[in-house]
Amino acid sequence: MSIHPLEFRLISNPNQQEIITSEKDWHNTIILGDCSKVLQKIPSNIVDLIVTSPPYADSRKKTYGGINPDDYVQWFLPISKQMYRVLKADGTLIINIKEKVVNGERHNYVIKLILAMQQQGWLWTEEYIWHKKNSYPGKWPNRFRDAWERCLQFNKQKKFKMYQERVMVPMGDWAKTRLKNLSETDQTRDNSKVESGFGKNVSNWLGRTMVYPTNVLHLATECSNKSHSATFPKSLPAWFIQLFTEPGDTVFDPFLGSGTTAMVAKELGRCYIGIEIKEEYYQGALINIEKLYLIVKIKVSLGLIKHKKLII
Amino acid sequence: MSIHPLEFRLISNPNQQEIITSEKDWHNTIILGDCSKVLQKIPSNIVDLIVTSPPYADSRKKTYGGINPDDYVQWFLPISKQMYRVLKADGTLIINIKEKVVNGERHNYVIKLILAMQQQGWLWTEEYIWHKKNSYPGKWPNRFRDAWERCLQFNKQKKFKMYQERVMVPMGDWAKTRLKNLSETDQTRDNSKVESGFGKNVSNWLGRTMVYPTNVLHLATECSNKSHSATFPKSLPAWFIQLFTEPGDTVFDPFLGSGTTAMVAKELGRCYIGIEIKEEYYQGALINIEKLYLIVKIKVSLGLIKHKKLII
DNA sequence: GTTCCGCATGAATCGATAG
DNA sequence: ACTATCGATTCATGCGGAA
Repeated sequence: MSIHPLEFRLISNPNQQEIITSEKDWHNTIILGDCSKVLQKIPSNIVDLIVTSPPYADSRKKTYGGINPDDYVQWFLPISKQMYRVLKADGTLIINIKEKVVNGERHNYVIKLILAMQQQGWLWTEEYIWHKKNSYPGKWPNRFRDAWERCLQFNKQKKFKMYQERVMVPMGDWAKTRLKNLSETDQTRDNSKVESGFGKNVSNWLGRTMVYPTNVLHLATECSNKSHSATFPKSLPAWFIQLFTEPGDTVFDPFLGSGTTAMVAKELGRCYIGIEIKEEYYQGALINIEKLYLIVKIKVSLGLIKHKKLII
Repeated sequence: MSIHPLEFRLISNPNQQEIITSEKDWHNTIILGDCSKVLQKIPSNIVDLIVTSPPYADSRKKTYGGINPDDYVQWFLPISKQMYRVLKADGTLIINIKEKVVNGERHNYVIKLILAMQQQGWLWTEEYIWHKKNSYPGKWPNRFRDAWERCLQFNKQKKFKMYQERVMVPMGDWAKTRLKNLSETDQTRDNSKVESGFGKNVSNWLGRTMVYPTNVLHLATECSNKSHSATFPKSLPAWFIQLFTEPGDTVFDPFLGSGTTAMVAKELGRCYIGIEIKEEYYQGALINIEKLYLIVKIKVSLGLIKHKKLII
């Protein structure tokens, strides 16, 4: 069995009713369309993890999505309801979000969203903090730089899959650089991670005492990609994918953007499903993911990777 | 004018109706009593900053306060209403709080409290994150150590007093160097800070590029002083007092505990008002603050501090 | 006097056991 | 079934005693 070609399923018009019946059809697929519509066609209970960064509320109309802060909760609830349906019972939902400042005040649409999602049946298991180490500089009369975002964890039930050992970090003084190392590795070692989690990093750290991390993640924002409104660095979905899924599991992102979640899922040996509404971002995601397949193909042809490792 | 003796006002029974009419009477006073009662006697618009860490919700009845999570908001709202009244128009309220895990899920009483306080007229200006480097250890099947707490900033109006330059930090890792120094300095150089903010630390920073901090604070909890169960380290209120008040301003804490807020306010040359309901903590706070006065007295007698600096 | 090492100690949470 | 209590778990920090 060799690397199968990409099978990207393009549903530009969701009403065309392309019938997809089996669960398998959705694996490793990204779809162009409005996720509130496309989600209705995805079978129930097929996703192990949802990692997503929905478009932030913004009163400016032209931006991506452009949902008004006051309408945000009502806009999001139908989508979260569908996410609840497609997620497996022991799966996890991670939402990366941060409220905007509106009229000098933090808007309350995020905390209202938490309450509304609890009404839908979601359990608000935990709130992780993403501490952005190098956020954009800036100073305002009333506030400092905003250097953190919420990563809200929701579950359908109290028992869910979690593999804590995978994200253990070196102890003590190395704690400072714990996730920085992890982040750097993500950027350099593409597919070695398919084999064994974070690959050689783990072996480097063996012999040193490993400890469990906390619910505060120190990750640098990626400064490289300026073209899109890139939401999170690859190390952010990587951390949650490692923590909440096994290789072969399915990771879903209804707001795929430039494809970060799908790329990381692929790199870590997970299946991915992604939806993106803007064709510009969708095309970028296609290219980014296709690159991954090409890189793997080249490495295999050079004998750098053993064949059997690639079959997903 | 010499150092006036301590005038601690003991109101063990708030119904005794000790009449306090003038604003001045409340300066540098700590009161034993239920803050929801005592607050009603404090004049309006006399406080520049409230820094407080209310008792966290806890279903166990015995513990301090022991407010049930489901009753927390209704318990707190009368107090926040009084805090609104005593705070000056351009003053600030900082609440250090974190929701407990109840039944495997983060309870929503904190975010409900935010919404309810907005209904009272409070502006939710900002949410600072206190990143606790040494939080309580533990590993559980479904979560990691909780290493952060919320510091919610509320204001009465969009324009408020803020002195951002005072909390500027050396470029680089401001958390590790600056605030650790500050913590150590607080313990050793008590009143030198009265003169110029953080005192000699500033001179250490000369020559280094100073930058504004972010809304993420790295502070370690002060541990292993068996006598006190201080909720937050002195550097936490110190940071907000520096940021939101000038010397001579009044800092208020309705849940004084062992007196941390009052001690820091005193050390930084601000006036303090504190309320504590448990006599055990109240006595401890009395002792802690009295120590500060004694230290000042001794230093003056030794000629280590100039007299005029001490008049508050 | 330094530096180093051992140890107690937390605003915790879960699961099991008991009423 | 639901609530109350208890033991086990776990690591950054700062103190005291030792080298």
